[in-house]
Amino acid sequence: MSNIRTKEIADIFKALSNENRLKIFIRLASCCTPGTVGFCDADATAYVGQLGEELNVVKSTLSHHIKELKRVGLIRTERRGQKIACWVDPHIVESLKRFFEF
Amino acid sequence: MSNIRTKEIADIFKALSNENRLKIFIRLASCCTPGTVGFCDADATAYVGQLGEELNVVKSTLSHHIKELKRVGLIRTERRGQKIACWVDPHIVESLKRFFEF
DNA sequence: ATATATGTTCGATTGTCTTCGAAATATCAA
DNA sequence: TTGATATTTCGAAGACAATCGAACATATAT
Repeated sequence: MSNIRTKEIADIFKALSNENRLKIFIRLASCCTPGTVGFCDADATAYVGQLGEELNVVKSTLSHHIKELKRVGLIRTERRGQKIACWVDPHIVESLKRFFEF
Repeated sequence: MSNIRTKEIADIFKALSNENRLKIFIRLASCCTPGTVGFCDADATAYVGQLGEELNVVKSTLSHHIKELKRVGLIRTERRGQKIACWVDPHIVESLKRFFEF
């Protein structure tokens, strides 16, 4: 495990260390599974607003968490009209899986 | 992914979100690989003192971090004479690997 | 007993994170 | 252009975490 990257990896875990952010991640992750039905679009994304609905946080807090997940590369976002679509980046999830393989 | 456990999982990630703790974990993890040679005992453990050597933290800080890794179940410890042996719990690592499989 | 080595606990300090509400921005629709 | 909807930015408050040094604990050796 390279030394240079420990900060980066720690940052990813930090993003997942907040319960609300973890829940957001888990929900988005379940969208990514082909065949999963839920509150997601056909193309496996969810909108920011939807994510906040069951989380009991105000929109500004939610926005802050989304930003953090995005900063470390766990999710990606894209504007679609008024809304912002979110999805998990599968590459980083792959890396994390490999991180625990030793 | 069960709702009840999100706090528990978030806590594990929190333990890995500190760069010093992450380094401790990585070093212990590398001990666990059969065949790995390093600063570890034959039985794949390291002693607390050894772990602090390259970390640039005082022993009280190190002790605090070890305690935290232990609290969430990532590592296990055992006294051996004057020293305390540490090793990664392979079960929890398995769970984490599975967490990223979806 | 006393000294040495290895770790832990405690209390204080400093810094970071979480959350909120208010105001700002962006898009769409009439 | 005005209004509605969706989201972000900002600033402040309180909660939480990282680190340190000093004091304590435990084990071994003399």
